[in-house]
Formats: sequence, C-alpha cells, structure tokens
Amino acid sequence: MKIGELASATATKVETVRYYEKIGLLPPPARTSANYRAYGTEHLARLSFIRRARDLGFTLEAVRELLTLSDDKAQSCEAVDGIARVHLNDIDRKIGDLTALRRELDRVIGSCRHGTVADCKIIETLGPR
Amino acid sequence: MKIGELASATATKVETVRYYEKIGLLPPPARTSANYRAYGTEHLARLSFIRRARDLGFTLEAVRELLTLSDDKAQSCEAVDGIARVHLNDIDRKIGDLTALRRELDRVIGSCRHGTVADCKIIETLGPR
DNA sequence: GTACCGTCTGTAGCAACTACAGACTCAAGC
DNA sequence: GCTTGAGTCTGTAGTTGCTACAGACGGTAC
Repeated sequence: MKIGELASATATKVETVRYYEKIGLLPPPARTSANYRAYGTEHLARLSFIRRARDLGFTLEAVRELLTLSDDKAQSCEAVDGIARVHLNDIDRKIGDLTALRRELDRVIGSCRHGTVADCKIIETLGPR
Repeated sequence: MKIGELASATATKVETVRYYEKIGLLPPPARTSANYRAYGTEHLARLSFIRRARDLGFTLEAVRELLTLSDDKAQSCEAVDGIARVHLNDIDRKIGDLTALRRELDRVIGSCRHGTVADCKIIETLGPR
C-alpha cells in the first residue's frame, strides 16, 4: 500500500501520516525501489487506532500510551480505563466551561439594542468598568 | 504605569502584554529614560477590553475587529452583533461536538470489564473493524 | 555595595498538524 | 518515444496564542 492509499483508507492527509512517522507513532515502513513507503495491514490497523483515538479527542501523548498498553495483551486494562476516565473528566470540564461562556455571551448579545457603537452594550460590556 | 503593574491589573502575564504589542493589538506606549514601557489609562482600558473579549472566547482576529469597530462610535453596532453571533454559533457547535464525544467515550468506558488488555473493550473499539 | 527583583530584546518552544518548494517516479494517452 | 499529470520524496516554515528562556541592564532596600 502506498502512502496515498493508506491515507485515504483512514481519512488522513498524507502529510499527517508522515508526521506520525516522524514523531514515532507509526513505525517506518519498508520502501520500494523508488523509495516510496510501502505499508502493510499492520500499519493500516495502527493508523486506524490512532485516528479513532484522535476522533475521541485523545491527545497524541495519550494515544502513544494507549498504543503501548495495547501491545501488552496480558496486562490488566486498568491503565487503559484510567486514561479514558481522565479524558472524560477533561471533556466534562470543557463542556462546563463552554456552557458557562455560552450563557454569558448570550446575555451580552441579548442586551444589544442595535443602535450605534456608542451605545452598543456589547462593546460596553467589554470596556473598562 | 510599568508593564508589571499593567499586567497584574488585568490578570495578564508580562510576556503576553509585550506579545499584544508585537502583533499590533496594543499600541506601543511611551518609554521612560531607562527604556521601560510607560502605560496610561487608555492602555489599561484597551488591554481590559482585549482580556474580556478573550475570556469570552473571541479569537485575537475577532478582538482586532471588535477594537476597530469600537473606535468608530457613530457606526451602527450591527457588525459587532454579527461577530458575536458568529462566535456564539461556533461555541454551540463545539458544545454539540463535545457532548457527542462525551456520550461515545462514556459508552466505550462503560463497556470495560476490567480484565486484561487482550479482552479490553476500549482497545477493541479503537482497533480495526 | 550588594542582593534581588523587574525590565529589556530576541529567540525558541508547545500541540497537532498544514502547506509549501523543488526534485523525483510512475502510468496513461498520443 | 514523449509528454502530461498525478503521486511521492525530503525538508522547512507557517498556523494560534501564548510561554519560557538567555543574557544584559535598571531600580530599590538594607
């Protein structure tokens, strides 16, 4: 499999695939005589894993840990569960923050009387107290 | 006012103040004989504006537009309202995305039977279909 | 005078890519 | 056989919004 095929099979950009290789997430594949990267199914599996974890919002560092853990099949999956739970907490915090922000911004917009900037409540809210 | 005072008055780091100056968001202030930046109340007002807009999640580009608009007091505040509404939509989209993510991650975590990695449903979910 | 803090400029780093530049390879059409 | 276009190669620089130095200088308290 050439890099373009691997990329489109995983909805990834070619540059991103090379980037993952550079940072050590994806092992360097064999090369053809023309120095093209030649991927096998194990690369496809690994890249799929990375992309799905990324889609779930895991950082690349978390993905790296998950990959390491997934390589040791005999180990307890406690650590995996832990990483996922920490991430879930992060998401909950983000949702909370954004919801509070949304409320505040909604209030600010709601106060707009659509006059001139001089009377604009939005600008006023942002200005000095 | 020296840069440290301005920074602490607006809960900003000194480096960030200098950064805002460098990218043209904050006008370069006068200098003392020792080449220290000397700020006035207009700088305080402008930096407060920037920080509050940032707290509401506006990008620096949006802040730049809001600052330009707020300088023309006679103009209608339609444009201001527009920027704020676009931003509100962005936030709504982000909340939606995160909520969907949260649901999915929660499902994945819920499937974990706390055995070995070989049977781990979390790893399995991430792996190839 | 001597600590110790604050300030100065300039540069490099963070996450996670993305977008080039300039050279090479390959497959299809004429 | 030759050209054209697409794909690939390496390497570097850009993105957002800061943050963290390094190394030099200024100001103040004891």
